[in-house]
Amino acid sequence: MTPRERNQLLHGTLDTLILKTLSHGPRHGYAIARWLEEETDEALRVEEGSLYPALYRMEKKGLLRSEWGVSELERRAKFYHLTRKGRARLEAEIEAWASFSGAVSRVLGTG
Amino acid sequence: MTPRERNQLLHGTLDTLILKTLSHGPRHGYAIARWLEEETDEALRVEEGSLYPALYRMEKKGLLRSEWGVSELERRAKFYHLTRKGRARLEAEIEAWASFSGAVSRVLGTG
DNA sequence: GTCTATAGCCTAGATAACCTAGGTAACGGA
DNA sequence: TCCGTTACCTAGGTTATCTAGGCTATAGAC
Repeated sequence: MTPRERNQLLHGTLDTLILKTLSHGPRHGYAIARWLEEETDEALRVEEGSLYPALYRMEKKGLLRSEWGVSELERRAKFYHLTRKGRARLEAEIEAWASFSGAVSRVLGTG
Repeated sequence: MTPRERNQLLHGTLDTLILKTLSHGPRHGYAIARWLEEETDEALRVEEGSLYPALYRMEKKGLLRSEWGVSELERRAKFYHLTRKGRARLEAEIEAWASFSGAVSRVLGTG
């Protein structure tokens, strides 16, 4: 399986994962990626070429808002936080994921 | 959530679901879709515009083979069955799914 | 003093999967 | 006659992701 094939599964869940990460509080993009990878023992890889467009996309949709700030390491960084709309979307997507993954796992016998 | 947004989750799992369906024995395309929808209480919808290209794609990759035959309702239908390569692929993809969905569920708290 | 790694952000272009929306054909029932 | 179902096919659009680059700045090694 190529990396492309492996990571296709991310399709549609990346946004949800980002929303969830931000539900713990504001974070900058780089930190979101690091947090997700760490939290899942590297099972999830978040490429920057996917991450930043996703953040931009979601801000445009009104799910996030951002401000420039300074990171823990004293570097310039853009911090994102959830909007009310983003929070609502997160709940809907979590439900959609539960339903979908439940169905798939049932079929595949990985329940 | 638009249908497009909802069904994005299918990305990358449709092939696996098809392989799994065929692991129970040969089936024609239409029956694969019906079986998956029934098996998941309609939680998964398999559009024909996704299904047939997927079957074609997978046959081209050597994961499936097909012959024309006659359906239960006496209609002309193309029956697909797994190749050895398809069976191996199924196992790999089931593992990838377990790892991926486990990671996502852990993050989302839907474990 | 230069080189490399790390922290950060950004984007153009390619790829590929899925859906929409059509089409074909044959059959059965109202 | 018309509609619903079974069954297959495909062109074209959308869109998310990845590849592969580029940028700036700091810190440490050599």
